[in-house]
Amino acid sequence: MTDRLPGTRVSNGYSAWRLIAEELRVEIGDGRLSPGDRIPTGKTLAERFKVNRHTARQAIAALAEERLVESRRGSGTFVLGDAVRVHRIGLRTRLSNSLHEQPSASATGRVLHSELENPPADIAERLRINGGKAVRVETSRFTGGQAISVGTHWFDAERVPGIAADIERTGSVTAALAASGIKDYVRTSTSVGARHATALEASLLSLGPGAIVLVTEALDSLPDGTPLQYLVSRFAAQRVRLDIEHPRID
Amino acid sequence: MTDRLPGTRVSNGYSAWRLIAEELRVEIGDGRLSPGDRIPTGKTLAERFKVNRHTARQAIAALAEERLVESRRGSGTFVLGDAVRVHRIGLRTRLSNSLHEQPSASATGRVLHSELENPPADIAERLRINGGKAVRVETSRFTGGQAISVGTHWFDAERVPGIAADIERTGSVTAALAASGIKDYVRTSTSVGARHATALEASLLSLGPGAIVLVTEALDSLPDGTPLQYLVSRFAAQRVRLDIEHPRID
DNA sequence: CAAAGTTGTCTATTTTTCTAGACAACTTGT
DNA sequence: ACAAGTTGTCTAGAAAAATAGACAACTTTG
Repeated sequence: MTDRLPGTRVSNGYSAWRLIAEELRVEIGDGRLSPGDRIPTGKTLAERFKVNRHTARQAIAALAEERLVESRRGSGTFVLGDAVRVHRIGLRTRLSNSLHEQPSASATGRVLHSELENPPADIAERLRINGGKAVRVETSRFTGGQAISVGTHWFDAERVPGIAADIERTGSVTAALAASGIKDYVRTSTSVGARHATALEASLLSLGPGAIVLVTEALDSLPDGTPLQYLVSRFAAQRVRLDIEHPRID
Repeated sequence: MTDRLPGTRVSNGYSAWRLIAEELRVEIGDGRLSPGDRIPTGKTLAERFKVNRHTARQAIAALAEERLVESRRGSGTFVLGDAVRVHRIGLRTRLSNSLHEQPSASATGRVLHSELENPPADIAERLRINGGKAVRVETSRFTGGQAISVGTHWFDAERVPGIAADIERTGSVTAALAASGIKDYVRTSTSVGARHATALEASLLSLGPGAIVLVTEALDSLPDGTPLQYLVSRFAAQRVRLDIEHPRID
């Protein structure tokens, strides 16, 4: 009965409980609700968001499933923890030595796939490849069984021929580059964006569909400026923050 | 009829067309689909995502509403543009001088609200406020009529007493600090995360509910290390990427 | 000009989500 | 012990989303 402009959708593609759950997640994430706090009751949330109590309860159930909150019958629903890992981005960023500030944060990596192929134009330009082939390596990284990020690495195939096999063997890009005789490299540019995870990313990072990924695009170069690796990483935004390393002032 | 574990929700809170739209947005964003390209037909998308053609069409309609694609009857649906702005983060990051690489990117700011209040514990600690009050200023920034970010700024009320009025008057944090006799400051730490926009943020940034924001938390300090401003900015992820400035190697 | 393929629009139906109300099970404070 | 407030569970119905099919309007290709 509600007439609307043709082509105008009536909803925004998010169910009511999902929007409520995300709103609560923000309050937990930014400290308005701290671990141990009791969150508003189902009745209160229903009034606040103008939905039925059942709908509000579904939002809570979703957060409970993520172990972000815990409901106790008769007493209320309480914030558990807010475990976000921190990934440092700086001059000598390597995936292997980041993810610190964690008790036992030993990150392990896996090569999912590697391929020799013609690089897309923008990547060829960044790596200064003129007509040659590139190696694309797909990786994923874990800490404590938990998938943290997936990465797409591009290398000039002529510059580092055996890179894919070396990464596969050593489980580390840094070690693989060392095997090719490259002992030092620095990050020359990084840019950060965010978007919804694709279905593939969601499955690799064990996220629900529609979860958010932080996307970093970075270029690593030799100290002399020769581009070495172009890297696109996707982090589960629910679980990581990126910490940017600013230079010291002396 | 489908029996499921108690408490297990049947859906993920995202409608089918929303997930398809986000998947297509990624393909446009990362260059698999470039401006001018024809995207897969409604029929093809329906088959690929195993939904009805009407559902696939709704995903296209959502992207068309954002002017990301344009449908032409009889011929197909085509990618228009992919206008993302770049915000630079570095040692001397200021909102006013960022958003470059744009033809005429003159950012303008507005103070939405300011308040003298007792700061939350974590913010008091970062600003090294011991029991005193803090000034919280809420701002928003525009480029070309388009809202780009909203910010929450915290200052030590004793250190910079008239800051709120100065920001309101000058429309710029840098200018307001200069009015308080502070002529130079540097960024000492920045961290980046991403999450869904709250309803308030969505309305301020003219985003649909459930859109994604890039959240940066930053601390600005005087050259001697005295903390000056704690700043939480939220950028519309659809429209901006953050570009991290790495130090030159000399 | 005709055929094939595309987007746009309409009706009808099924499936899922949200609402509504009631009450049980449990906890907390008086 | 009791009252008030909370979460958990059930039934039923209304509203919205997704499916299904048909066909019109239009473009492109042969």
